[in-house]
Amino acid sequence: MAEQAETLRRAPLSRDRILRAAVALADEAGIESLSMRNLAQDLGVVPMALYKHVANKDELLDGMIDVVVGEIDPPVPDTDWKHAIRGRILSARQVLRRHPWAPLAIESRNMATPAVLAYLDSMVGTFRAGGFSADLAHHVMHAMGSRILGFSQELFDPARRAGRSGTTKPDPPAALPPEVAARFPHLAEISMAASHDEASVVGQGCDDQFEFEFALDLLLDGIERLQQQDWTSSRRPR
Amino acid sequence: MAEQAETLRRAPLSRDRILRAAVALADEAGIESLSMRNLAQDLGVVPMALYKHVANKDELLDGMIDVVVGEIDPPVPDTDWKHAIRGRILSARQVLRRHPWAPLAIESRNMATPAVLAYLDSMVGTFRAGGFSADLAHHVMHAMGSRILGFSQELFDPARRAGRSGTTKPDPPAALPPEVAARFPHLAEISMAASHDEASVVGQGCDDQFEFEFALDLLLDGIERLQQQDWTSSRRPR
DNA sequence: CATGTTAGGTGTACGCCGTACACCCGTCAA
DNA sequence: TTGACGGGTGTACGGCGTACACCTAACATG
Repeated sequence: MAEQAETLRRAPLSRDRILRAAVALADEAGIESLSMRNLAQDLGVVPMALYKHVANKDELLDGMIDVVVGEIDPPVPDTDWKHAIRGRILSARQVLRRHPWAPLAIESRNMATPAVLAYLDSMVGTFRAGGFSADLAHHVMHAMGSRILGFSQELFDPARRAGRSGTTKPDPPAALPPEVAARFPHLAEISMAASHDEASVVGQGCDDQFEFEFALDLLLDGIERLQQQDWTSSRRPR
Repeated sequence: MAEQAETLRRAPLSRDRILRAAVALADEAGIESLSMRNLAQDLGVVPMALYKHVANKDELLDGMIDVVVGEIDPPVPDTDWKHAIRGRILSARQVLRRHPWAPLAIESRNMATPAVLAYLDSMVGTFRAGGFSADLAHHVMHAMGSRILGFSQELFDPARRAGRSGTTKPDPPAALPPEVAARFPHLAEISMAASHDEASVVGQGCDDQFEFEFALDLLLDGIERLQQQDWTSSRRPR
């Protein structure tokens, strides 16, 4: 009886259910808390049960990456390449904000998953449709690098901090501690030089979204310039 | 006697010797083979002996990062900011080619080590000396992101492959396998569109150094343009 | 010289991890 | 009725980081 109720209460395991639970666990507790044992416990199941649906932990991570990449908006049709690329990358960035463990996970796998390949392929397609030569598109993809998936590429991302994120406040200003500021005067100086004017949020050290778009537009503007002058790798700029 | 010889044969442990051995181990066997136990064995010592010199594995990794960052050339004096920055980043890239595990290690730590902070501080100083406002320097540092440490930011870097590198050949062309090419036609197309002309090395799918410098110069040229027009964050470009 | 302190290497043990392997049971086709 | 099989279980192994007690050689101090 009790056993029956228990059995009925929990939905049967499936690869999809496992992947969603794994993503939720990594979102809430951090990627370092994602163990096969913890995940199994969340699913009310014994650890080895997972192995009937995923080959091993690496494949689990691959599946999680595909789930995340699958959340990125499809390209908006009927726009010029620049807005199409820009919009999609900003969408990718929003997705990564929900899954801050994803960049490290993606970078630590040594082969791209199918969903990532599909995303990259689609981005190349947008460039090609926008009139880019295959040659230029190739180099441009390299130049964008992981930024094309919305990675902010901050050397030290406070958002990536291990611990639980959830409802925690977004960390006050997080200015660098005074003893650090004293030893590295240039860093101290620029850390103060955030968006001081039109600062809607007072004291916020740094507007991540602005920095991201700044970097993205710097790249896109440079790329647009190359494309307009029919750049090819045989005529190297310097 | 034999014991004495043994004791004499091996130099006494020290934090520095441990860090150098750890870097060498990671270089040769990959970061995933770097365990306290393996490292201790390489040093002819019992694992717990290491803990008299480093607090724990995280601190060991921090120390290794500082060793690597310390190998980057100092800035060349008496040059314009653009050449100074460019040269230093290319030097950083050479260093990372010797220590392919370093980017992932650096990105997975959640606070910068002193050596990294010193490097970043020095780079900001170069921008400031070159006439950049603190405001522009701030945004530019964000825009360069991890590229400033020589990270290539390839989504999937074949060089980062776990296994032993050493004297292994540099992996033939490493073109994407046919079944992948069929499913992702745009990727297939641009993978062929490498530097086809003036290709000194036949069949080399992709010149990593060229791609890196292409991306770097795209950024630096954009940055130079902003600086020349006295860009500030109050006058946003779009 | 005797002695107490201490720096640094050792040995054992604990709890976590991924996962191999044998098992077992409910469902369903033949 | 039976046999196969998909899928959950239990046990166990080897590897990991590291806490903690120990031992010992070097050395400063009386």
